[in-house]
Amino acid sequence: MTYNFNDIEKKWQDYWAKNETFKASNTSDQPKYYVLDMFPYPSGAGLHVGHPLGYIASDIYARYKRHKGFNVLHPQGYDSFGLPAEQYAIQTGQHPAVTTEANIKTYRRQLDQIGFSFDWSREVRTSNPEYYKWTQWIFIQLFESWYNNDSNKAEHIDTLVEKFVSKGNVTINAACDDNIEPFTAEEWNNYTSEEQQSILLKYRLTYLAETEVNWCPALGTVLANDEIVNGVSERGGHPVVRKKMTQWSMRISAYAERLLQGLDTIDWTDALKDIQKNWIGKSVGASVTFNVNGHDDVIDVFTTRPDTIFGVSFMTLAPEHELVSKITTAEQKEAVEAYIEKTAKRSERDRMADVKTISGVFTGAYAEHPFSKEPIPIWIGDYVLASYGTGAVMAVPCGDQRDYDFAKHFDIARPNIFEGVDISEEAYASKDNVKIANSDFLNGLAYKKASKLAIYQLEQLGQGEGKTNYRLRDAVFSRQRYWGEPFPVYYVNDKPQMIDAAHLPIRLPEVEKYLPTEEGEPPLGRADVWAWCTESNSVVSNDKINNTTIHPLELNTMPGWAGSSWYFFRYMEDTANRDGVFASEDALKYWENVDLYIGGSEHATGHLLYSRFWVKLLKDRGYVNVEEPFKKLINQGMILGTSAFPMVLILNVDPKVKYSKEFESDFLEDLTYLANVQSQNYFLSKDLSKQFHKAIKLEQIESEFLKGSITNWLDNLLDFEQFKFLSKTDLTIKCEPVELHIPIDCVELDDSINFDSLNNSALYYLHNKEYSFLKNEKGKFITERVPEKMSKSKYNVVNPDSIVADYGADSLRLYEMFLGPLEQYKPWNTAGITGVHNFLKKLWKLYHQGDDINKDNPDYYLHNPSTDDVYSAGKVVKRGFGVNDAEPTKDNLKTLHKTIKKVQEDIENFSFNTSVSTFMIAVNELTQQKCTSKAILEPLLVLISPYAPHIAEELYSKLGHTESISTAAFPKFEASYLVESSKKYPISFNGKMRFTLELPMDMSKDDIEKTVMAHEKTIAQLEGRTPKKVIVVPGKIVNIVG
RNA sequence: GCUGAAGUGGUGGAAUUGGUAGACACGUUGGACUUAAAAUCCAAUGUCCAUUAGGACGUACGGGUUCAAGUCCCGUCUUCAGUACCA
Repeated sequence: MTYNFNDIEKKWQDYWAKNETFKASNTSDQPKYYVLDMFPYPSGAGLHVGHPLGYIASDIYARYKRHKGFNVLHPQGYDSFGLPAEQYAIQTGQHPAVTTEANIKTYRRQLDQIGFSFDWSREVRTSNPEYYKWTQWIFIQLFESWYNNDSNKAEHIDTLVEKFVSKGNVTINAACDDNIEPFTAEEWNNYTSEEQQSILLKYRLTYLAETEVNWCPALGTVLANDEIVNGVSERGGHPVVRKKMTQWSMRISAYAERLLQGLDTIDWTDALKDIQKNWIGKSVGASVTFNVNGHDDVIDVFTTRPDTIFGVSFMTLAPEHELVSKITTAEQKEAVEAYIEKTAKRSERDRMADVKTISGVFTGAYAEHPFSKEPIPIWIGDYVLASYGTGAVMAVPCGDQRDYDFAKHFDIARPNIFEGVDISEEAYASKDNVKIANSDFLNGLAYKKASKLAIYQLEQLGQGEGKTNYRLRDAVFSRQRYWGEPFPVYYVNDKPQMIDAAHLPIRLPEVEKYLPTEEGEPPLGRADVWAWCTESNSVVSNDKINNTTIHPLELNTMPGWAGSSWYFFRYMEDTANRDGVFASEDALKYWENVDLYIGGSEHATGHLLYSRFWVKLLKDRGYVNVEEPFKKLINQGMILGTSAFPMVLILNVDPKVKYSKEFESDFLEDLTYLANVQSQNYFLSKDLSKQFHKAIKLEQIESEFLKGSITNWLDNLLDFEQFKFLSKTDLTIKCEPVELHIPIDCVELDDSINFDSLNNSALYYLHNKEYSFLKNEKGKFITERVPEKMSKSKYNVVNPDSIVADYGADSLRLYEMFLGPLEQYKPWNTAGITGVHNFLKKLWKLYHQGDDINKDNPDYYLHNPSTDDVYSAGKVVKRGFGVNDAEPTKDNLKTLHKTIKKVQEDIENFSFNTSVSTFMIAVNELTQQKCTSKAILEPLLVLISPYAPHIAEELYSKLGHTESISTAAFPKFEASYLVESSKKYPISFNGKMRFTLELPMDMSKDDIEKTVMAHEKTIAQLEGRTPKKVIVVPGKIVNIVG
């Protein structure tokens, strides 16, 4: 009976859908387990084989947990707001909602055919108003919160107002803007409502402020720091410039310490934790205040090395520092202004790319050293960043390489304050193994004590204190785009007002075009019905705006990460009960947080940080019970495509010829270049090119066939005017792959080109030129396969649809796991899938040994014998489903139980690739053993079912079960079946294994040694030498030294 | 530059605490079956030397610890990822 995977898979996918097999319940006696994938953005291109990798892994885990008796929540949904749909809308005029809906349909079809055990009844879409209603609601909670550093949590803004009313703001320890003026309770109570609102905005966890943002002109929007890669936009690679704009920001910096501390409580990889740690960038040190000579102004700096305070020989301010214009002397004014202008022109990218150039200007002003009272020259330099710390540094050349280089370049003093350290060549930046010298009261102390004492003395002077700084910046939250969540915000006299939660959602308005307006306003500026009426509490037409009851609405939308920062809570609630809550208290209490989260590491500083931030806020405000969203996180690696390249001839003029003829060297280079350009048209099948990986001459070619073809090519080539005086024998020939992407659809499994499909391909570059493909003796042209990122532009995208059609979903699932460790990057090569596909056929066969054996065993479970034809060994034989009640043999049991052990360990270690090998070994062994015993073959199916659920269901039902296999108990491992009575000992000589010897397990150490030493092979090995030492490790190894 | 991960056959990759390196597959070669192809089955397959028996070498490179190192330690190189003057 043949393995009809297409029929079987369709059958069970329908069964699961119809019976809601994977619907999770919010009430259960079983322990809960929540397995989540990072939900996809439904792009127009659909899925390629790389996308399901993480979904397959999480699905295996979810299915395994069900077998283990857990109530599993394994949902899926769509991150359906985003830039590509909007860019497409701009180009085609189609509403993003329409294209998004179409894309989701494709995604759903593709996901369904892979057989995931998702509970689709709980699906979420971030662009659905019923969903983004709650994103807007959370935004309001952020607006109505402030961060109390004393209680170390966010509180409702009312508690802050209460404090202001009774005590003013001087005793408040809050995360807030830097430019806060102190006021008393009395002053607060006398402020106008508008003044109060302005002040509160500086404390809210989301606030409107003029900030320097990353503006991307090409996309017409601002970008967050994590959306910029190497100075260009992550999407599209467009340049980014700095620009001041009024924007909503998220005060994530308030949570810096908790975000850092929380990492210790979660099970993520160290790599990922390190990325977040670096991004948060905590540094502990001190803030020091320097008086400026001749001015009332002071300069605050942050330093991590207060112990080196006596090593300061100058100060550097960022060119943008506010004091620069104030303190610059008349003589230096011109130079300073010129420098500021020059640095302002340099883009952020230039500044980044060019780290080595030292530049700066003296301001002419001096600061006063807090202890020695010596004058310290104040410089400006663009190595100091305005956005970090206070935008000013105290420069200590002996302890910091940048300060050292700067001082050396401008010939500033470099005093040495380290005992016995040579700083003539470079700074000594280490904090360890050094004592402070030439530093008054700090002399002889090491870093820790000196720092502490320096801070204490600074505090006595009122010129400093201990301080901790974080690199983490507040996150810009406004986007000048259409396809995102609208803010629930309207403006009264330019002051933002929240719309009452009762009136949410505020739906995205219709616009004619998705581009910014002519005035440079965001696309929502084009909406005609986009004003808020405070009487009817509804969105009304713009022309009704009267600024008394009807006000303009916010024109920005929220960024992509808004909707994804809380979606994992939405899944917890049944769709039917989602109306009045983002998730009910009971649901949140039952499911808590995600037990296992699988997704790509590219979200390390975006989604994964912002979600943690929002969860902490929701917890502080009492809406959820957990501090962290994702208990355990695994990053799946990327599956790379394998591009197919032809081998191309590389021609060079033989060096000997170069010198024998009198060429000018330039001319010769041109000639070589030209020869290569011309030869790019000549392709060689890979198997023919082997001789040419080193440069050889024409006459050295071994095959006559090749020599003839290449001679022909060279004749054509040398026909050009420029080559007239060169002969074929002056050239050397080499072969290399050339980056000419042969579309992967036109490449067969043996890497040969299918010229029929290639000629029908729409690729212009393959038709434009006169290419010559030299095929091998079999008439095939073999390409070189090179791993590269899968992308449309590289023509190397493999679609799972075709894989499922040709080999089935179970094969796809197994193969994706078989490729290698989950976390690793690995190339996809469709040819390899035959290995796992054959395995499934063998598995099928193992359960269909019916007819042959049926003759002597009457107890067979035969199903549909009429269709059980199989063609085997040249004959058509009847093969029925053949599993019986035969007593399992010792070998059967051993195979089964070592498989149980290994597979269980593998799944728990997320080592799915090794499980697949284990299954192969088990099936090979059981086939060898001709096992037909139900006691073995039934538990085996449960082991395999998380990986290949369709075939497992089918065979399980054939065993007579009417229920799905999905909740069958995972087989229990019995160690007793694996106990061996003897061991095949490897016998080593000086650590090298020479032969093996089977000995009883219970043989004593002495007896083993005696037996081994008496063995003829040992005697032969020793050739009469007496061994110095014999190492016997019972149950492991014997090693004879000497 | 700094931080992190990784380097094993022609390819993807195994080797759990130091104990038989290359499991399991792909590919390749040869064979069986077939009119033929496909499918299936069998055998060989790290490199080198040797007719065989067998031997030498082998986990990026150079050292070290150990009876024994892919695994532990020191140094070097390469690749990938993150970060980029963070005071």
